[in-house]
Amino acid sequence: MINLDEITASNFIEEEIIKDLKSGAQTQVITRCPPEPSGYWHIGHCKAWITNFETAKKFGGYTYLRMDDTNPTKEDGDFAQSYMADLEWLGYTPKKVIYASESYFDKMYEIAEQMIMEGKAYVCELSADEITQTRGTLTTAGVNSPYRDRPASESLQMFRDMKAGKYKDGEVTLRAKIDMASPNINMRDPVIYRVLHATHYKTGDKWCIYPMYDFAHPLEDALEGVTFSLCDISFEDHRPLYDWVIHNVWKGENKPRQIEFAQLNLENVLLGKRYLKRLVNENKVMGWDDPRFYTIVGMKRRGIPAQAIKNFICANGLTKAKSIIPLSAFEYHIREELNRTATRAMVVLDPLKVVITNYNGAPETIEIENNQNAETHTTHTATFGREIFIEQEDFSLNPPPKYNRLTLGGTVRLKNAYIIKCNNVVYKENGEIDYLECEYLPNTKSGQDESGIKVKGTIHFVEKSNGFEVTIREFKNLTKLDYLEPSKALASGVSIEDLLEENSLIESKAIAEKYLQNAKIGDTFQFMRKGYYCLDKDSTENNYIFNKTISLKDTFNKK
RNA sequence: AGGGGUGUAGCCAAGCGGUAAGGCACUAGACUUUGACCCUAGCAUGCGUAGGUUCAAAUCCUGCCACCCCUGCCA
Repeated sequence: MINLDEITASNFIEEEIIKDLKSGAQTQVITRCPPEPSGYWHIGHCKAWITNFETAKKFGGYTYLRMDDTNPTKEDGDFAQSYMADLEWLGYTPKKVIYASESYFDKMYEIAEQMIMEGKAYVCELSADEITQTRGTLTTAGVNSPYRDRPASESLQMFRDMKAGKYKDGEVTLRAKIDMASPNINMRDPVIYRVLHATHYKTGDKWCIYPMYDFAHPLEDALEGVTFSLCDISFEDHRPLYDWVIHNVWKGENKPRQIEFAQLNLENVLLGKRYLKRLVNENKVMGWDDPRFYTIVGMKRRGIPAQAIKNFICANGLTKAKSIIPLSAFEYHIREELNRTATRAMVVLDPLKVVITNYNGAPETIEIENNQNAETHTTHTATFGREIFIEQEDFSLNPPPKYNRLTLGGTVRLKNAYIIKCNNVVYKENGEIDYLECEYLPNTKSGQDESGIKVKGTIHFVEKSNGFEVTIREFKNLTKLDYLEPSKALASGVSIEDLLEENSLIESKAIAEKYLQNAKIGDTFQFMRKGYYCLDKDSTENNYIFNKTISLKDTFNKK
């Protein structure tokens, strides 16, 4: 058990928790991560899961992973499996994995019968349309169902008949008896059980009635012993109903408490599940794990480290204020993490051939530091020789001001190798540059340079015999930058075609040092002076495909 | 008089009656065998707004304004 005096609240939820712990309203912090297994997680869900896990951890508590699977028509066991993998990737281990269906359906049914006997619920024969009509509006009260005051014994029998399959879908419902005039529409005798003749991925055909979220969720929390149910702000209006169930229906001593916080939104990022699903189904992307998606699987495939996601979410704090965070705030954490961890390599994305005219021997070995910023320094080898490739943009015939790279007659340092000087430009018949003729300064090799020559710039290169061709996939934002909130734009009538950025996937070829042939799927690298890249799962032995996770910051080209 | 929320810099966000933390972005500069990273400096006489209480208000009180969410037998 932790000492409360040693804990400082870092957000309003932790303040509330400390109050409850001090007052004795709760004695420990047990939270839950309750996904409905009906789609893939995205970064918005990550905030919820991370919040539940981190909060419990801070107070010495723990977290359950609970599949909130009360709607068989939307759910699928494959998703449940994917959540366990995603959670593990994020670095969290739930105390236990629970399927609400399997673990709680029986208990919830019992509780519903008890409610009926206590006069707190009734079987209603109104149709869905009739329920909507009698519910009232935002500004007017609803009217009582004509079945509201039927005897408990009659409701009980009918409820048992519902369970026994004697009713068709939609024919009857079980409703909580609360208040049809409540200003909170959720309290106007909400449906708590519906008839649904559907096969559940977990419980099969055992049930043909299923509990509704507002009834099931508080009971699941209570049954599990969850003390703090941390969810997003869209459930704020449901809290009175949550509390009603806990205080009027639940008989246990433990009283879980729901606290809501604002969702995470990213500028220009499309997250809505149904829209992503449509893009997947229409083959507009490579799948749920498309690197342009901010789904967990998409981010992972793109090469974004789990730690960067956690750092980003924790850095943003927890409040109830609506926020739309610029991608640059996330990118900062991606770069920070990758800078710490990614192995450096030299890759020429847009090659320009250079012949070192005074170098005639076989290629020689050079050493490349894997990560100068790492605690332990390791290296790998590459080569330097007569024929090399540099980036097109690292040579200029008409250099702009402060251009520190190679020019005709100028010098530049080749990273980890020699200083070279450009003496001549050889053109093709069509007038384009064919290759550069340079000389190297033999006494300037990295690590043993005694020349004292200073150059303004250093560029990367790949020596011909040490190079192999790879495929590069670069990504633009999936949607046009005109739309700050793409989901809202779609909801307000913008078509998907208008919303999508054209050619947001750009494929090209590059020359990489052979060291990268050791790469495994998912390995991340910094291609020096360019950016961070990750070996994609589509790679084959003959075609290495690297996804560009993110570029390095570039303060030169920006100016 | 439906109800529930939220307003602190371009974007997040601390602050809880004692005179506006921090981060991102941005701008300058330093350093550099990655124009990255690291480092230094700058960046709100102002806290949605109008009053009030107080020696003192982003913090307390009152009114107003703006924006978001809620009428599934979805979660």
